[in-house]
Amino acid sequence: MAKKVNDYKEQLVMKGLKVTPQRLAVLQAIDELHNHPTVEAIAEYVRQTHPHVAVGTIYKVLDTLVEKELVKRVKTESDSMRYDGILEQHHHLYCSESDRIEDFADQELDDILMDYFRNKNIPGFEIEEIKLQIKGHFMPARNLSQKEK
Amino acid sequence: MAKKVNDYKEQLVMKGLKVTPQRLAVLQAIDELHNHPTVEAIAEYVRQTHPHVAVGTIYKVLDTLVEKELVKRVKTESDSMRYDGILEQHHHLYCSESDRIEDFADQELDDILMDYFRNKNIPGFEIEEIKLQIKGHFMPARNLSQKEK
DNA sequence: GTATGTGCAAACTTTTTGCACTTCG
DNA sequence: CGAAGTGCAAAAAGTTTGCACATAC
Repeated sequence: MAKKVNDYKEQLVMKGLKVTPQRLAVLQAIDELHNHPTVEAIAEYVRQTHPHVAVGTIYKVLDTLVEKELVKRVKTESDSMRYDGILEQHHHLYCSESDRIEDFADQELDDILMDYFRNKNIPGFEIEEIKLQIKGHFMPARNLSQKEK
Repeated sequence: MAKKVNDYKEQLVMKGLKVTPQRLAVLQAIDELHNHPTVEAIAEYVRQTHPHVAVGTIYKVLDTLVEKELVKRVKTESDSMRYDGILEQHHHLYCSESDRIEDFADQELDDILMDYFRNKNIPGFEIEEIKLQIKGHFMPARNLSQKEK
């Protein structure tokens, strides 16, 4: 299921970026951590295979990747930035009790929204993208294969 | 149109908070700046009338106000936090070309969303609040009372 | 070979913290 | 008066920057 290194290479080449081990490692980290990782988490992951990558480099790589639209920044209420490697339209579930952020994709919902805003114009504003921030909390993981007491 | 000092007092008292000049000033600043101000902007505004309020105090006051739900933090993609004094359900327009953030409220839209999620359950997740991040850009302000060329 | 990218460390920005002092109720 | 809040300054996080060196193409 995991993308292969060649995919990362191709992504970089397509954007006219040089293929470097650091960039590959960052792309892989975001892809494999898949949990909207912080820079910290990305750095930690990258260092497992490339122990001498500087934090400054991670920041620079991320800036480049965001600019070239290979990854996205995720809006949060907390102080540190998080990153998302999934480029297809999707929404986010924010947990009010932890810093977990999960994806939520639904074509039907997107259609409804598109429909709605096709009619409802916002004067003086041109919409490029609509994302839902769905705030709530994850419920205690209950083992569904067992009977409840 | 601007809320009166007594309103701020009442808000604080209702939440069991002591009424201090600093808190009143911060509440007023957020209310009057109404532009999802940063801490910087709030501090600057507060200092116009209370020149010796420490930045640390502003942060502490904001933390308290957020905790007691008298103001809200606004999610952004940039590094510094912004604040919102409007507590009624509303969405945000994010400008992709500037750091402007405007409000967007629409009951019909909220109804549609409520309806949608009443049917569509997200397994393992309990929704508390849904907000749209509407990203786009504000169009050149055109004077509508004049004819176009 | 040359433009581009990285390492490293210093600097900057934003936010948090600790503690003595002050103020609200 | 006592609990809660503030001022101040130091420090912790998070992020950016500059420049010499290294690498991709």
